[in-house]
Amino acid sequence: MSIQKPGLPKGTRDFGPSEMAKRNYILDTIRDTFKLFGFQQLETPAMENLSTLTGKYGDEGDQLLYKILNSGDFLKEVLPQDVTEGTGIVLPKVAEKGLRYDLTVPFARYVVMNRNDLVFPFKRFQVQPVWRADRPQKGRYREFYQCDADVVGTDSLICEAEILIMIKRVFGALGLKDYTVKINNRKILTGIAEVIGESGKEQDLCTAIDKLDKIGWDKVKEELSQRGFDNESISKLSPIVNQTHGAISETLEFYRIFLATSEIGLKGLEELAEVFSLLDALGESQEFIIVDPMLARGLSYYTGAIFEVKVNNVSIGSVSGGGRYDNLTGVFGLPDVSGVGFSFGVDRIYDVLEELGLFESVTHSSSKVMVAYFGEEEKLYGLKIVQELRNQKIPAEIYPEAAKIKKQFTYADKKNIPFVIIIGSEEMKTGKLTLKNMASGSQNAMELEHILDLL
RNA sequence: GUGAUUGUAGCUCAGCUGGUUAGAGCGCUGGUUUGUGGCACCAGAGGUCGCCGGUUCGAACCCGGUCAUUCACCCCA
Repeated sequence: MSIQKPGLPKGTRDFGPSEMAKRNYILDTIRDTFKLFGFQQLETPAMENLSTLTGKYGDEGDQLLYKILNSGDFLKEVLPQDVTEGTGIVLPKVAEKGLRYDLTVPFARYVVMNRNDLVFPFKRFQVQPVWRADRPQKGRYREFYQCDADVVGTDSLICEAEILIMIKRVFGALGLKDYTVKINNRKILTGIAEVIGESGKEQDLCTAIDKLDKIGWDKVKEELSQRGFDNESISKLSPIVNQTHGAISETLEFYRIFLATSEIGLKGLEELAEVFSLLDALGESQEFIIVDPMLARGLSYYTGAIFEVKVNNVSIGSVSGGGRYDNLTGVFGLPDVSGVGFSFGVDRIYDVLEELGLFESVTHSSSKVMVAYFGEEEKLYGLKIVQELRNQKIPAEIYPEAAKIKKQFTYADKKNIPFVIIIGSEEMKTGKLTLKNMASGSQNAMELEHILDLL
């Protein structure tokens, strides 16, 4: 058999020791924040029944689902004519499981299955990988982690306010100083569509308007009419286009007038205003937060608040997002469960911190001290020392072979181990070990007890 | 799914209009230093130039195909 070059599937990555140190730094920050706000951890399987997953993410989403081929003779159900009928017929016969696409749908499934045992409102967080058969590019992977926090069983706007606070805490703790949390309300979108006379087309409206910064108003107008908008409706939008992102109170005031004829739109505005007054009551500023009534976000199940976070002046897309849904569990037979949640994209946050050089403080030293020695006799002596260090909760290792001392030092240096204990015949005779500080290069002979104190 | 981009040493890349034994930096191994890492100096190992075919006296370079990569669009974290 010929030797083959190993490789990874497109869009997947290994995380070596230094990447893991940085990832854990991010993940710990997020997990600690979730716990601080009273969320409890949940994990669900990597694979779900395909029936749980399909139909929840739209047609495109279904395309992006990874399907798992049935075990054994997966073709046994397939008839010759099925193949000519197309994948739609064959797929259910060869695959009954798929990899999770996000954490929200598995969570909804869990809530429905455990509805009698859960304490509502239920606050859960979940940090796990998800998989999408997307075409990878910058900041987009086929396997990536989401860190979700959701509250289900209440429509209190305190949840929305607390989400904003958690975002600010996490980003602050990670050293990010230039980012924008966009917030909107789905009802406002509905209201805008209503006011311009294009009810129900808010999705199209937003995907077009979203490109305003990139392609300009004229091109957006073209796209809107391609998507079937009346010229009259489009012209009614121009006040919004000219509306600049000013103070939040000004934006709200502008839309109170614009949406005056839309009951649902005004309701959305009212909710948004309530979130900000709660924020104020919680003693939080509005820094980093802007109201963007054109923020849409893809998933069609949002019904209330919508969030999205972008770090400014970096080449990565949104790093966090979420919103409120009134009927997440409805498809699984449990109606009227309101919830609100959001997700941090760890992989993108990682890319952002890397791009901004904010990982400097994260080191990945493993052991605090390494035992080096000259010969077999010293090795036995060193084994006792390394165990004693570990008993004192000091992360320690011993070089596994009686190699040249130079080689042992190089190893310690490369692994960023800050201290080395050297054991030779002299040390064994006197009982005083040589402790070397690798950063300064200085070394001293001292008793083990003294070393334990020092480390 | 659409449109581009790039494939040369472990990594990042150079290689003039096709012309002998394909180079550099970093990394790696060894030595200067048989009880001392980083720094310096010296030496060395390491390449079917992505793969297949074509043009040519001659191809890393030109042409065709193929695979892989990265980026953008769509959509998304």
